[in-house]
Amino acid sequence: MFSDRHFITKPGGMPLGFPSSGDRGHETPVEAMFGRHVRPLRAGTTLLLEGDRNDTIFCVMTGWLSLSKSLCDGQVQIIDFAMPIDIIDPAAADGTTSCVTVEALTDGAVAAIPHASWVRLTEDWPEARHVMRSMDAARAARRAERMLRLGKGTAEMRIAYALLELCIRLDRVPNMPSNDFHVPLTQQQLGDYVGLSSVHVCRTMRRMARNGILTMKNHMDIRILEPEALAELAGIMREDLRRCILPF
Amino acid sequence: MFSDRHFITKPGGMPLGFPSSGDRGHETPVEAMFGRHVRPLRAGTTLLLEGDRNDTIFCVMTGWLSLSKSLCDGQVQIIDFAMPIDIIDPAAADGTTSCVTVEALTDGAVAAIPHASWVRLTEDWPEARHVMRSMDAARAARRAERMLRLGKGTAEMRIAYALLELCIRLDRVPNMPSNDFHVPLTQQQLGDYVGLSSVHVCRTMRRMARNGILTMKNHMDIRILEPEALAELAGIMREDLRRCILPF
DNA sequence: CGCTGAGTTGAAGTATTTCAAAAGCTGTGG
DNA sequence: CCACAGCTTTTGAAATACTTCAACTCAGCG
Repeated sequence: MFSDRHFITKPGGMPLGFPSSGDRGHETPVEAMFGRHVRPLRAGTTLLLEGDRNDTIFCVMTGWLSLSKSLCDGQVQIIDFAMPIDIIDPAAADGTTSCVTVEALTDGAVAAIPHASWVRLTEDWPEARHVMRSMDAARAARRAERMLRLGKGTAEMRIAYALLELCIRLDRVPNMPSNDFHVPLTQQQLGDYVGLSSVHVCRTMRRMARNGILTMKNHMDIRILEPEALAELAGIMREDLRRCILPF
Repeated sequence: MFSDRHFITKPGGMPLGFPSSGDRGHETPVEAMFGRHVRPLRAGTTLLLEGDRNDTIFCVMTGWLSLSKSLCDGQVQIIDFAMPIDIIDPAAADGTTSCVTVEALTDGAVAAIPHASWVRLTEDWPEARHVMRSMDAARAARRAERMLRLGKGTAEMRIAYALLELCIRLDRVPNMPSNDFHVPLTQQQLGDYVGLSSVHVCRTMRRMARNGILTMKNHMDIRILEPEALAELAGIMREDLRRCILPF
């Protein structure tokens, strides 16, 4: 039961940036690799726990994943979301254990590829390394922006930034930015992403809505009414952010 | 005027993990590359500002650098410290601008290598890519641990963690952990690292000292008296952390 | 000696959390 | 169709962790 809104390629299609056969019947080696390892995923499934042994990387085909860590008292921090196109390497420095918990937030599909196979594949294909660098840089930039606001920003800034970031990541069509989007998250999860309690997330978003900056419908269908005002709150210009956190 | 305590290789030596000529007079290609681009650095120098055009990566030979971002109101968040061995790629997703400000915290030396040269060099040398993956994983794990505490941890936990992290990164001799170390930081900078005001950093560290967990001498010479208690406050076991954030 | 910058301490202010209760929505079974 | 359970959201009130402001100390340095 895949939800359409989370598709960025059709099922089985190639993520942007990787060479594709263009659906003409024969597969590229990368398509073959992904195809061999792809598996469906139900919302709520845990793929991996922090500290688990793991030697695979994940490529998200459809749906959203969360990468999180938690404290012994049960508090959770979501480190990042992964959506279609994203390739996740959960490995810690030792290369054999995962430093994050990986969970499916929605139904979807993901390819779990043994790291060794992935390395072998990219050996023969320098372009892939170029694509990976771009993805790595985007991920790092995104996390750094959020870390800045986690450390020094107000609740309003953190939430405004998070919404802007997600809005940008969800933009399908370049040069045709949309201000309407859906995030498959509860306020609790959004709070875990920006380091706030769900109560304060609620209050803050409600205030933004009251001020005419955005509207919210049935659990997180968001429409940004005043992109400029939101960017102002987030402390960044939309186009700058887009350039920094979007690969390709 | 290099301060001895910041050397991890002797000047001009190769960082751990990279093949070295062993000082027998002829250079490996990597040594040659680093040597060609190395330059000395004085404490306080800014190498790069957030948003600057940049197509180089940096390899820290000696000294400490900080990677930071700041809000328009002037508040600073230090994203990470870089020390000898570390290779920094400050690029944002567009590949041509830097997403962080890079500053020298101490005197030292760095090699600034054009990204294209670095890619060419590693094309011929798959091992380097392996080393880089290990470094990337260590960096990501470190930042994720800190992000967790930035979002969900108390001041005490953030500082305990930061001290433990720095202590581990400064350990020279594997299997011979030391609890004595120096961090070339003001309390203000430590606060910028963990998202706290300098005043609160002071109070919190003083409390730890009062409780017999550590001692501090002349601006940040730290001795951990109770490693177990500090790890408890930080919410992590020292050996686990070491394995996750130390490459090689 | 008087300056400067960092660290220290107290008191007041503020942002955010926690606790608690109620309201809204969704699916399930009678 | 209703009743009910379970979950998320919403709102208020009290508690708390951290910041800000301001004054003072201390060490290094011309």
